[in-house]
Amino acid sequence: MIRTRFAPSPTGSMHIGNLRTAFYAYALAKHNNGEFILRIEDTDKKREIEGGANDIKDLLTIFDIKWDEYYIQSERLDLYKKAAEKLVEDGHAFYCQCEAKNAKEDGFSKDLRDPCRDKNLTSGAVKLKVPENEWITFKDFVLQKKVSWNTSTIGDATLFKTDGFPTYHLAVVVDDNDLKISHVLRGHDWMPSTPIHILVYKYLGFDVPEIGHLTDIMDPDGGKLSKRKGSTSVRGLLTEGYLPEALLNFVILLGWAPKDNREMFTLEEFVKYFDPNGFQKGNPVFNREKLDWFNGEYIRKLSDTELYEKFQFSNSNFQTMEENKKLQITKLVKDRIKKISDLDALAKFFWEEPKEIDMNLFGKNYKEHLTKAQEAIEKSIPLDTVSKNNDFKVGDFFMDLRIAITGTKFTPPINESIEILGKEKSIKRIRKILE
RNA sequence: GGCCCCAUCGUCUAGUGGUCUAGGACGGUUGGUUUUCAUCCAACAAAUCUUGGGUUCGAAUCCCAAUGGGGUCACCA
Repeated sequence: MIRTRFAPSPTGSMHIGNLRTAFYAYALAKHNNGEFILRIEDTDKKREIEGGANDIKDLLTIFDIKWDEYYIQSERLDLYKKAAEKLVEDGHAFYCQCEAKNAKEDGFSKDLRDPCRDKNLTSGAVKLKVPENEWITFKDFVLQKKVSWNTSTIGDATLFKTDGFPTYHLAVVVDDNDLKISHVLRGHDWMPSTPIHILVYKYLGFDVPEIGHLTDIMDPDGGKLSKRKGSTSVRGLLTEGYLPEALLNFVILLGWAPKDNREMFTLEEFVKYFDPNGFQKGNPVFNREKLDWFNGEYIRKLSDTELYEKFQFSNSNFQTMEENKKLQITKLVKDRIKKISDLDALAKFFWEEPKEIDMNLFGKNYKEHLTKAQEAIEKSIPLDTVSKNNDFKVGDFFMDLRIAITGTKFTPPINESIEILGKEKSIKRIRKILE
């Protein structure tokens, strides 16, 4: 039985990379009729944020990811404490009373061995007694190769803190064993701590599960995807107007690809298609253009009413429109937007009169065009016949009208727009230009 | 700096020793449809498969090195 887990810590809003890990872990389990477990790793009380765990559950639900079991590490403290004590008893760990060190100014520490390791203290933080010159090897199921370390290059990691909480290193190992996790899927940034975990597994007498390290998603400017370059939080992307199905489709293809290079996947299809051989080894770049394309595709897959509801939910100006006009507007913009939030830029003229129209936008015959157009609208004569009867250049005529009504050159079809806007408002806008 | 990982069009990738004068998608360019924009359709450009050595009759595919990129070195995860 394949059992995977998603083990986020509630220390901030969920990152797009974390979400991807959840999708992969979910697919790996579900493709094999296995179980997917959600475990909240709240062992750092200083960094924990209010409502963090609920936010994670909420977000997963938005993406239709369902978990079979749910655990919170802070409710399992006993387990970790016993494990830490056992390690000390067996001589594989030791108590340490050194002052906690923070990250060094130069970014790295050269002291691998802790001065307390042979003092036989009976209280304090618990640290792993890393042996000298032993080789640790495991086969990474994402990389599909063996990776080795010599223990002489690994530091005495802290396993249990003086605040009564375990560190990540102890908690993951104890929990993954206790919850019978068969496959551990995590970010590449965890690679260096894998030998520590393997040592703990060994000293605790546990079997080591399959472990795989995913690629890191990169920022277009280089380096790991960062928060300051646009929004990388899932919540942020959602409110920016990206659809969950588009986000999912885009992100699963960053670091994984099927043999036939198929591009469109629903969650269900992804689960069915999933194959761990498709995991990528090189880090992918987060590419907005492609996300935008996916989002446009998924917006067009929505029914008019579904899209209407998205607008209704996210745009307060849209909400104030007359009920029957909302659906008409939705139809007009559907082919023209990439994000739900694009509605405002494209349809603003419906709820807001354009101000300070740049007169240079108009063609040289605009007065004649607008005069005739105004008459026609008043008498409800089709605008196409106006341009025909007066021998206007069709494009020029409609462009002048478009600018007068909307204030810009790029808009939804103008006939339908005028219909939605209404006679009165349309004429008023034309008059304003003519004055 | 130590340790570890990675390397095919600008980007996401297909490719697992011959079918590769390297395929698809996004983006780009051009053209068609259209009263604008967008959608839709078509075509084109774009990768000496990072470089240098091997192995082999034959290498994008295997090996080594260099270079480049990334990660990590907290009583954070």
